[in-house]
Amino acid sequence: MRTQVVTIHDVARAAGVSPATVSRVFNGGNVTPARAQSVQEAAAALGFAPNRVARSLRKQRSSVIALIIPDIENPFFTSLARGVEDAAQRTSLSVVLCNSDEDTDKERRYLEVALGEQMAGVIVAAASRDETDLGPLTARGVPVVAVDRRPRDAEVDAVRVDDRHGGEVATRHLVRAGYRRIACITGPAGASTSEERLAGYRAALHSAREEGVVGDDAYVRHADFRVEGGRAAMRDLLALPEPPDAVFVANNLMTIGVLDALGEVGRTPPGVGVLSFGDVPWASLVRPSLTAVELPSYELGRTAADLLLQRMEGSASPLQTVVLRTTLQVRESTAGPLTN
Amino acid sequence: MRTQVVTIHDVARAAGVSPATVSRVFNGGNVTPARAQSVQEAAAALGFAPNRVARSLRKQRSSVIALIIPDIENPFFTSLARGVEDAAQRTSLSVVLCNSDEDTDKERRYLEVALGEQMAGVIVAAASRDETDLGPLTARGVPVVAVDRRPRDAEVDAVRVDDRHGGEVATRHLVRAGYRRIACITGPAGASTSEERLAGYRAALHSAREEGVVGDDAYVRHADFRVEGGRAAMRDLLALPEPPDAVFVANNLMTIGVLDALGEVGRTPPGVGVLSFGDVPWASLVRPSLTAVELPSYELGRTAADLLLQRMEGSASPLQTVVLRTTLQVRESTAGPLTN
DNA sequence: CCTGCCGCTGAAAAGGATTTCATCCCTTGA
DNA sequence: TCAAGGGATGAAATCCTTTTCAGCGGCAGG
Repeated sequence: MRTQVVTIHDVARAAGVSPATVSRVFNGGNVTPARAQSVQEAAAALGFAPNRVARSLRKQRSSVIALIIPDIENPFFTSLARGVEDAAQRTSLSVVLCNSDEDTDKERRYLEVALGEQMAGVIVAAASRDETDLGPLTARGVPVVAVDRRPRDAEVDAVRVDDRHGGEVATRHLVRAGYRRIACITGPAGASTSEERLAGYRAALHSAREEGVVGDDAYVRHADFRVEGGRAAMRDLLALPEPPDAVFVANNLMTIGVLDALGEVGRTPPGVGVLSFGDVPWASLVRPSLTAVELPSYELGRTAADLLLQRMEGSASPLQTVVLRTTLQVRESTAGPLTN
Repeated sequence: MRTQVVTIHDVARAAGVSPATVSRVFNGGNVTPARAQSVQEAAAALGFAPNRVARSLRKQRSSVIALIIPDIENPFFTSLARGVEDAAQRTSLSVVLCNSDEDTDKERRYLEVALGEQMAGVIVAAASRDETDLGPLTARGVPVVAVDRRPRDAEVDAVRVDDRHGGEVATRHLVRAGYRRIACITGPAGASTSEERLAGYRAALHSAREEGVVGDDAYVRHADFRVEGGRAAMRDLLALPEPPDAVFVANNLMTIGVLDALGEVGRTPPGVGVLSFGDVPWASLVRPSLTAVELPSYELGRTAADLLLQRMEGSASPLQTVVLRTTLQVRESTAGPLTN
């Protein structure tokens, strides 16, 4: 129950040196080998573990980096997290994960924690394009990388995918497959990914006007990037006088809800075309197989971490935005309306 | 780039009081209302944000709690994490998540971080029953709760499910459904959940000997609690001269691998019975529907957090282990070998 | 032999908050 | 009216480590 079992002073006393020397032993200063060894031994004997809080206070920087994601239950983000971890693994930094739950308040709190705990760096997939404020962090010189989602006006490095282009390619694919009433279920209006993917959808529809494709916002729904939101939005679309014959769903979890809603009314792909932006988790179990825009989630995380590490090492190169490519993986769920 | 933009001293000077008074304003000490207000105003005007590191150093305790889980890509653990978060939400504590990746080294590192960062508490789903050492934390009086998995000899509160009983009920169900060569794919030998679920399986088989059920360790496989491990183990079982006609899979992700492996050779449940310990994520999409032992993952997290919070508030009641019940949810995948 | 330099070392300051302790002043009860 | 008590306040100690600075001793070059 003692508070600090053993400090650097105790080690110093045991080894017959000053605390400064003990510190140098553990931080690579110049110390005579013999003395260094006796310090090591004393530390081991006493079970000394450095107080990271005191160290952070003095160094004005801790040795952990924060990864703030909006939905820990979305495999896309956990895969991204793995990428970040694996990149950090090679350094002495630890990664802690914070789940903002798409809630800007929670997110703000975590950003405050990151600032107050003097974290060495922050990677954030922003809950909101407008409300996420990275200013305090950047103002204090904390390296920050925005991943997947880009807060507006933030002066930070960024890594994302070509959302707009991916959305356009996906929608065009539905057009070519023969669908004519193509709906879009996208995410919350505040998120950059929602907007971009929707923009891609709109662009594709716009250029397909002559082909008799309905381009109408009556077929656009904003949901919450979660299963339930997708389900509700799909139900809503199905209740239209003239329901869509295909749907472009802007993320993986909402696609699950969409498939559920379709199942409820006995309709299945590809009779109704379903195209997911982002692979549905464990898609191998889903029948029919799902056409999806594949996202390099792991690489997104790894790239973000690499960028962050560069900045932490003092790189002063101008801010950069890395855009990773998505690829459309065509499978059975968009085989066309006529086949069914 | 300034290190500490504004400290409690700056606020004190601006408000014409001492730093002690500023501290009291933010920590609920006795301060004259008028003075308190002028401090608040000064703090707001200067954009003061308390340095949590300094605070932690002085208080010998930070205001974050760590949740260490072995697989961030397993929805079981992310759901558990949500439970922890929601419970912590009601306090001023923040939760950070650490992914040990079933790796005792990574886990040890995170435990060191938790100790060194003087975290207010730790909830851990141990990567190993024997190698996970919670001693340093408990020795320093940090409240610790073991969740889901129980490290041997650890002097901590624990929350888990009735793994053994659940495994027994599940296996008995397979027997009653008519399966006779029942395999078990369990997790790594070091994890308590692996062992317990396997023990339940063995107990059920043992008492079913007279019914012609094969109870033989040739049908037991240890895998890694992941998709690939499940797939490999199932392939291995299918290669036996007399392959099993049912399999009890000790976790959700391995079940996905099992289903894949079965699909590869054109066999599907319930021809081969498949029973999963823990619901497969987004099971609604899986056909046939899967019989599973349902686990209260969210409640596991919430209960663990509640226990932790009690300890942090100083509860001195004797150590307790809370065991939550599992329920067998019978569905199509174990309808019996004859129906197919 | 002297000077200068360099490497090693310890004393002490610094980092920013909380908390103890002493002080002051005001209120209340006798 | 006086004493006791209690609330509000500030000075200073404290938490533990890193880092600066100065000093010391030894070595090399002049």
